[in-house]
Amino acid sequence: MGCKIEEFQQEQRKRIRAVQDSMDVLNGKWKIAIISSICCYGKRRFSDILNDIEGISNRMLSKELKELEINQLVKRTVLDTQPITVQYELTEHGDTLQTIISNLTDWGIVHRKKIVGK
Amino acid sequence: MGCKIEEFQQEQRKRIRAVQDSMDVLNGKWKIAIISSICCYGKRRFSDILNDIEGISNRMLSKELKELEINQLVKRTVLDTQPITVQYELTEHGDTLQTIISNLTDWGIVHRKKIVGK
DNA sequence: AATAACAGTAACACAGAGGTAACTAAGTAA
DNA sequence: TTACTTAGTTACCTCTGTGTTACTGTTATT
Repeated sequence: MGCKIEEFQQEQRKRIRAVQDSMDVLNGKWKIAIISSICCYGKRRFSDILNDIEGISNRMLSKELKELEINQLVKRTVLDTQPITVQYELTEHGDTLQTIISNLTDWGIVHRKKIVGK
Repeated sequence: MGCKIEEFQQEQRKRIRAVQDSMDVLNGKWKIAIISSICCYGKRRFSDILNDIEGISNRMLSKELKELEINQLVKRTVLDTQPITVQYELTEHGDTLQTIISNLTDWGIVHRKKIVGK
């Protein structure tokens, strides 16, 4: 049995690393907004997301969606319509972010009031 | 009374903006790890945080702590010791991040298993 | 024949995020 | 006198995240 304090410190270091793992996936100016947009509607087309998020360019949206796909948070489906449309939805794994998204939304509202004033 | 769909869309756009507000504060390679470190221990000194977070440099730690102070998430206290030590703790407002940190920690562990495999 | 919609891609540019290394200041211990 | 500790700061450099603009290919519409 090692020292209690050291054990505790190791435990905390692990937790810190875990938070960083999450943030690695969610970092970037647009990722959470994209997830949030898809999450709100269940399924969402490329151009809809483009429209949901103020200021994002199609280049960035395309790039970030690819990364989210690689990280298995988002699923891409091409629909056989004219013109072709592409639908994005959260994977089961992506769905597990709902609580975090929801908390971040609430916190963001409170924080803005706190800092900006109103 | 406007159209239901448009009202809903406006509502979602607000939520997306709120998430982005949160992320603006929490973005950066180290911020959440720093908050997490302070949060774990209640109070934490500069060199302790430096030691908690693998890979961070004193320059970055100093810079990020300043920003966190500006955003009223962290409080800095100089202790009258020899040599001088500086203690960081979360403000009341910073404390409200605990749920998010905790969720991100849990999610990070699950995500690593999912992606890396083990 | 020209234009529009959709879902991107390619080429280029640049600010700033982050890394590295050396330095400061004040006191303590060897 | 030299070296060590704490909590930073400063200068410099690199790289990458993001923005901008223009372009592709397919089909429908005018």
